Amino acid sequence: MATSADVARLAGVSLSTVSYALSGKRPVSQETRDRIEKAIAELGFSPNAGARALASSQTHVLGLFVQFLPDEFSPAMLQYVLPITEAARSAGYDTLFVTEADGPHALQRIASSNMVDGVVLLNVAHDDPRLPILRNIRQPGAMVGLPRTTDGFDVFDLDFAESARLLVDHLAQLGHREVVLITPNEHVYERGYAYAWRFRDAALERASRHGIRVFSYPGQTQQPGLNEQLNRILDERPEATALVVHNDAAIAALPAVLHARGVRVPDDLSVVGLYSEDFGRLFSLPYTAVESSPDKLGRSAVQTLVKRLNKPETEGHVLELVVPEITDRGSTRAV
Amino acid sequence: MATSADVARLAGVSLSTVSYALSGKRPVSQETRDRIEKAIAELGFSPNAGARALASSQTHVLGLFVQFLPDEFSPAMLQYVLPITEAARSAGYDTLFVTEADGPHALQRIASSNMVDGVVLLNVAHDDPRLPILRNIRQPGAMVGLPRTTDGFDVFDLDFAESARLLVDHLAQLGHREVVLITPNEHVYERGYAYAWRFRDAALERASRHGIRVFSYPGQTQQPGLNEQLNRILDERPEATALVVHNDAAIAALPAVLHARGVRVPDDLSVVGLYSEDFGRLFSLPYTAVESSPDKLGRSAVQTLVKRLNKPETEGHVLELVVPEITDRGSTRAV
DNA sequence: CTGAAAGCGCTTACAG
DNA sequence: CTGAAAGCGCTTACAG
Repeated sequence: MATSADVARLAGVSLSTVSYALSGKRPVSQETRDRIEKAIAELGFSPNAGARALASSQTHVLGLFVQFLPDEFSPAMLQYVLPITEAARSAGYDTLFVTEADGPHALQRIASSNMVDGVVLLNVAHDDPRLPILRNIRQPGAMVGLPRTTDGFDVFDLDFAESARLLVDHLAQLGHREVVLITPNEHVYERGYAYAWRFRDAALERASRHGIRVFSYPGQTQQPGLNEQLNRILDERPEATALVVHNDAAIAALPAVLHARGVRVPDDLSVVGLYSEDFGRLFSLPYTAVESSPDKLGRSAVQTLVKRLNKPETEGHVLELVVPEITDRGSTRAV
Repeated sequence: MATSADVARLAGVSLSTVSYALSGKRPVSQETRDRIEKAIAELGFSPNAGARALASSQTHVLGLFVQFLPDEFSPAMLQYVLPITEAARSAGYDTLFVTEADGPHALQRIASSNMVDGVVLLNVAHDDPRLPILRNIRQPGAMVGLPRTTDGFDVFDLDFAESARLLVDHLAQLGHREVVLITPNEHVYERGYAYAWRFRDAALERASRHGIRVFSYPGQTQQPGLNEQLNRILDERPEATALVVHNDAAIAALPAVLHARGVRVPDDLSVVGLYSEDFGRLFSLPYTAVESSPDKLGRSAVQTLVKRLNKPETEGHVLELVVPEITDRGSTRAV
């Protein structure tokens, strides 16, 4: 491997000039720049990341901390991960992908060994055990998911409460008065993922204001249990004219279940949900839904983090709750 | 941040002793070890990764190079990625997740800047443009996917040809003589992913030996086109008594399509496929299938790579074609 | 516009 | 069993 000393020698300049030609932090005359570039090309030189990190205290790597939970419905995860690595790269950062089960420990380890300049936390829970760590490490962090206290952090999430209100209002306008709500699995509540109750509570509150009766059920995790459960619920609530589904696994299972029952959407039943366009395409979901915008959330988190890395003094943290929008796919009708 | 010099001072030992106590590369007496550990705990010391990499030429990071193609069915990808990061971590490595569109360039960049000790390449094509790069970088690499020439590489893949034969034999034994084969999308062939034709060609060859007629179709990528195509094929081939599906999107779409047509499996139609258990669970697929073993392949790639990192002199590269096994889910019957 | 030199925080022969 | 020192390959004040 060629080093910058080799380049300097071949170009007939000093080590520092090579470094400055590369970083642009000091003006370098066109001629010397040319000679240096020629030498770099000739030697196939590429600066050593470790040395650079040691000298500059910058790794140009971001840590992406994800938690894959036992009975989670995982395909949704990739929708956050990919936009994040892409946004990072276009900002000049590579991504260290960390999936350790012990999230706090991993965060501490990676941060204190200075492997990354900043971190992005995914699936942040209401009382996320990684947050106390994040508060004490040197690196700034951005997160997707709304924790109990957000001060000191850059936080990005969908406005789940408003999403619920939008969907309930939509059904209310169409005259629905009996609605089944499928919420995330109960483990999601137990693990303290606030999006679950933020959506549910707002939906219930709004529904009661409209005089709508809501039958709420946390969805099952596993098949075939989930399909059986959906059938049971539909048997139990023949009076329901609409279904609100805030549960990826359930919404993916729904087309087959409804088809098997001979239920036509929206003629026999109106259906609305909350999922991303990509997810909908993956499962060919034909339902009117609030777009969950994983790509937008991931990208915003990275961009804010990078901005903060570039001006470390920046105070004033960001709390961005993405305003939900309904994508009408024609799965509802008036009753 | 405390440095190892701080630890040495506090413990009253030399810098080198701290380093050796940490690495275990030299015996250190119990008393000094205790003093050092106490000092480390007191200072919250954690070695600097950049300095360590610079001094030792080892990063303890593996590069994971994945290509996300435009019209790919992505949920399958995570099944490889997760076992790889987990296997890496249990071997003491972190994972740099690289998804750049320009794979060869990214590989060159990451390798020549010495950010990683070794690389894992995913979705390797027959003439993968990353392979010439891999040949020239200092780091060893392992891959999942079978390229044209494997010498000099550690290669892991499912034996797709044998998989096809197993499935065809299974159907032949049950007396099927007219079979529809759904293969990967034609873009997959164009991009040179050998698994597509390795499976198809072996299936056709074996079928002809059994006197089985095969109607072969590359699947569509997008919905609703895919469902329409599946219906068209089934209309066109009423004489077919069995379906062989080597296409993730198609197999995921199949239950709904068959249900809509009132086709019962296996009473009206036998169905076999090739997919992983996880994938099957995700989509509740009830089909007898060859297990594609993404976790096993990913883990093996990492383990072999790590072994090679530990003894760099090792010659003799590995070419492991995983022997396929059928998981019988009762979706076939005799005709 | 350019150079010489210190320093980043470790590892690892070399010595004893 | 332990220490003193060189060196890994950069960046960045300090000087001119």
